[in-house]
Amino acid sequence: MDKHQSGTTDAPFPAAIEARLEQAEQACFTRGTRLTETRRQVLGLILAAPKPPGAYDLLEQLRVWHRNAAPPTIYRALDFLTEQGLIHKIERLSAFVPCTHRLNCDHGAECGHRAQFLICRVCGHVRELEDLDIEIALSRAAQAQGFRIELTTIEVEGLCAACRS
Amino acid sequence: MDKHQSGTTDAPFPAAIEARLEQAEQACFTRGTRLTETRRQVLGLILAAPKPPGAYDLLEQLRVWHRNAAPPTIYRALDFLTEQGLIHKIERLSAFVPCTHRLNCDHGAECGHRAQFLICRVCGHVRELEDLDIEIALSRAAQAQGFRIELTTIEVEGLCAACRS
DNA sequence: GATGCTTCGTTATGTTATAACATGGACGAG
DNA sequence: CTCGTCCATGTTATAACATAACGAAGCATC
Ligand SMILES: [Zn+2]
Ligand SMILES: [Zn+2]
Ligand SMILES: [Zn+2]
Ligand SMILES: [Zn+2]
Repeated sequence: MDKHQSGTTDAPFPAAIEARLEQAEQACFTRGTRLTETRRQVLGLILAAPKPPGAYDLLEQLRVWHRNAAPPTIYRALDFLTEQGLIHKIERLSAFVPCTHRLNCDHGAECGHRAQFLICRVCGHVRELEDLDIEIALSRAAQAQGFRIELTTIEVEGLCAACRS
Repeated sequence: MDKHQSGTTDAPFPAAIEARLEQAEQACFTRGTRLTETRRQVLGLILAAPKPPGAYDLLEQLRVWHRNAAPPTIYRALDFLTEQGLIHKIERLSAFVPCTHRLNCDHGAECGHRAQFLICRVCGHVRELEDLDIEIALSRAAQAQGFRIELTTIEVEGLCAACRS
C-alpha cells in the first residue's frame, strides 16, 4: 500500500492547520522552547474549532489521543501557548482563540502584543484587532491617573457584520 | 440609656456608606424596584470592602446576618445590583466594585454606561474611568468591521500611582 | 381572600481552575 | 557511566466560581 494513501493517520488536522502548526513549532524552536505533542495537539484543536473552545471542551477532544488527560494537562498546555503568544484567552467566555497576529512576528515570545476582541453574541465568532488609536487613548487615560499599564483585556460583545442581517 | 448611644445596632455600616445606601434605595424606589434588606447589605459590603470582594467572600460576610445564605442568595443580589447599575463585575478578578458613576445619574437603571477599569496588581485597587476618547476609538474600530457594540469589558492590569514607589 | 408577581430558601449540580506530589526522560558534569 | 538537574507530564484531590430547579413566603391589587 502507498504510505501516502490518505494522510489522515499522520496528520490529524487539515493541511492549512498543519502548516500553521509547523510555523508555530519553528517559532518555539527559535525561542528555545518546545511545542511538544500535547501542546501541538491543543493548539491544533483551537485552530480547528468552529467556535472558541473552553478548557474542558479541549480536554474532552484531547482524550482522543490521551485517554487519561486531566484538567492540569490542558491548563498547562494553555498556559504554555498563552506565554508563547500563540493563543489568547477570552475572559468573558473562558475560552481560547488562536492569535492572528502575524505568525512571523519578530517580537518573539515576549511580544505581549495588545489586542482587542470583537465577540459576536449570535455566531460566537471572535475577531482580534490591534487598533493603535484604542491603545493610544487607553495609554493616555492611564497616564493621566499615574497608572502603569502591564496588561490589557479589551473585549467587546455585540453583533458581527454577518449577523446584522 | 440614650437610644442613640452608639448607632452600631441600627446601622451596620459607617455613616458615609449608609448615606450612599440611602441614595441607592431612593434611586431604586424611583425606578420601581426595591433595594431589599439582603441587597442593601450586599451593596454595603461591597462599598465597605478594602478590595473588590468575590461572590463567596460576600457570602461569608453576609452570613453574619443570614446564617443560611447560600450561593443563589448572593448571586441574585449581585445580579440585581448589576442590573441597577450600582455595581460592576471585574471579569479578570471575578470580583465586584461599586459603580462610581454619579449616583444621581438621570440615565436610570438602563444607563448601561460604558466604563474602563484600572486594576493595580499590587494593592488590588480598582479605579473606574469613563474616558470618551477610548469609547470613540473603540466605536470607530468596531464600525470599521461592521460590528455593532452592545457591551464592553475594558480592564487594565498594572501598577497604580501609589504602588509605583 | 383569591390572584399574580417578586423575592427568597433550599438542595443539588455544573463549570472553571489549581494544589500537591509522583514519575520519567533528556542532557551535561564529574 | 551515573548522578544531579531541569523540564514536561501523570495523577489524585480539591478549590473557586456559578446556575438549575422547585417550592414557600411576602406583598400588592382587585
Ligand atoms: Zn494576538
Ligand atoms: Zn455573528
Ligand atoms: Zn459605573
Ligand atoms: Zn496599587
